[in-house]
Amino acid sequence: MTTVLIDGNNFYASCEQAMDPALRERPLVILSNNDGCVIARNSKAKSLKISMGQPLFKIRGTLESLGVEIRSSNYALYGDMSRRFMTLLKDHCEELEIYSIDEAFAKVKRPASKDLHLWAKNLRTLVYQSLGLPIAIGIGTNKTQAKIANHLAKTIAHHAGLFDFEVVHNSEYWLELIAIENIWGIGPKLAHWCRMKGIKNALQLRDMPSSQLKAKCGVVGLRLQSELKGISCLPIITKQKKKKETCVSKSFKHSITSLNHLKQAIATYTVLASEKLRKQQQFAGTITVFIRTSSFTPSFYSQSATERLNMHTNDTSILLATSLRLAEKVFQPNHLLRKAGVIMQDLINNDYLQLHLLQKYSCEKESRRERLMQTIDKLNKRYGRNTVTWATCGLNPKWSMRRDYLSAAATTQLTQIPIAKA
DNA sequence: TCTGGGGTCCTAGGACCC
DNA sequence: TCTGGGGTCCTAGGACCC
Repeated sequence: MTTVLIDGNNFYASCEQAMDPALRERPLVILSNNDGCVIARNSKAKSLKISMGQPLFKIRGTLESLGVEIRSSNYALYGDMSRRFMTLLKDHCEELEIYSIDEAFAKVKRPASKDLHLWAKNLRTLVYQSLGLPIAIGIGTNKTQAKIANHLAKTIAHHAGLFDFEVVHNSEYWLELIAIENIWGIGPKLAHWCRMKGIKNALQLRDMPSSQLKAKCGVVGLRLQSELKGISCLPIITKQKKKKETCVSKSFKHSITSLNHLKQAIATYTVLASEKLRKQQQFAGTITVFIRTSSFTPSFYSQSATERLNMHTNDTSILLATSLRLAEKVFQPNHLLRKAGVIMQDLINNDYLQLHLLQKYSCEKESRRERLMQTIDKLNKRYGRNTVTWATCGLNPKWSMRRDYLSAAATTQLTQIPIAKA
C-alpha cells in the first residue's frame, strides 16, 4: 500500500467558480472572516501577483484597478462541497484520513503494473465532472513524501496534477527543488533557523545531523527527517479523534465598548459552541471567555476568565448562564474590544456520561430539556441558522461579522439554489 | 477607520507525592 | 554552609497545521 495526498486546488476559489463558472475567466480572491484579508486566490489572481494574507483595506484600490472579483468566505458552501468531495474519495481509496476542509491522506493499492496514472486520471475526471473541482494528487511512501509529491504535482505543469514519488529515479533532484519553507512541518520560525544554518531545501534537511534537529525541535523534527529518508512515522488516522476542546471566536465589525454588546456577542458564540458540542456528542466541564483589543495597536489588551461547571453539560441555557457571568467578569470599559470568544474545555464524550445519563433520564425535567435542544437543532438545520435562538444574542447586532461580498449558500439552502439559464 | 478562525502536539517547569 | 531520588499531574507557552 502506498500513501497519497489528494487536495482541491485553490479550494475556496474553485467552490465559488463551480457555482458561478463565469468567475473562471476572471481573477478572483476570497477574504477571511470579517472581510479582513485575502485567504484564497484563483490562478488568474495569482498570476497578477496578489499575495496571500494581504489586508483588504491595503489593496482594495489595486484589486479594483485590476478588475479582480472579491468574495467573502462562505463556509456553508465550502463545508458542503468538502463533504461531497470526501464522499467521492472514500469510494476510490482503501483508507481515508480527512485532514482538512480541502485535503485527505489515503492508502491506495499499487496495481501489478506499478502505474497509478490511470487511477489518478479517472479520479481527477470524476471529481471535476461531479463537483467542478480541480484536484492534485501526490504519491509517496509516507505522509511527508506524499505532501511533497502533491506540491510538485501542482508546480510542475506537465505532470498534470499527479506526481508519484515512488516511481521517479532521481528523487534527490526533486527533493532539492523543495524550498525549506514549503516543507510540511517547517513553519516560519524553523525555516529561519534552517536558513541560518545553510539548510535551504528538503534534501539538505534530510541529510543534516539528526542531533542538531533533535536539540532544536525534539521528536517532531526527528520524525520529519525520518519520513524524508523514506521511513514511515506518521500513521493514517481513519477514525476521527474526539475533540479535547472546542472554540467559537470572531472579530467584530466595529469595536465594542459596552457590556451589553459584549454579552450579546458572548451569548451568540455560546449558542454556536453548544450546538457544536451536541453535534459532536460531547459535554463541557469548563468554560473560558476571552476578550481582546486589536493586536495591531501598541495598547494591546487581552483578558480571560474560566469557570468549572458543577456537572458536564451541553445544554445551551446552562452554558449561557456561566458564559454571561464570565463576560461580566472580564469586561473592562475604556477598551476598544475587537474580538471575543468562548472556549468549551474538559470535554467528555457521550459514552463516559452513561452514569450521569441514567440519573438524568430518571428526571423528567432533564429529558424534556434534552428534547428541547434536539428540536432547536433540527429547526435550525432545516430552516437555517438562528431560526430559533436566544434573545440575549440580540437582533441584527451592529457588531456582527462583515460579509459584504457573500455568495449564495447554493448547496445547503433551498431558497438559494442557482438557477440555470436556457 | 479597516489586519481570520479553529485546532493539535510537544516541552519545560512547578507543585506535589512518597 | 550543608539538604535524595523518582515519579505524576497540570499548566503555560511555543511551534505547527489548514
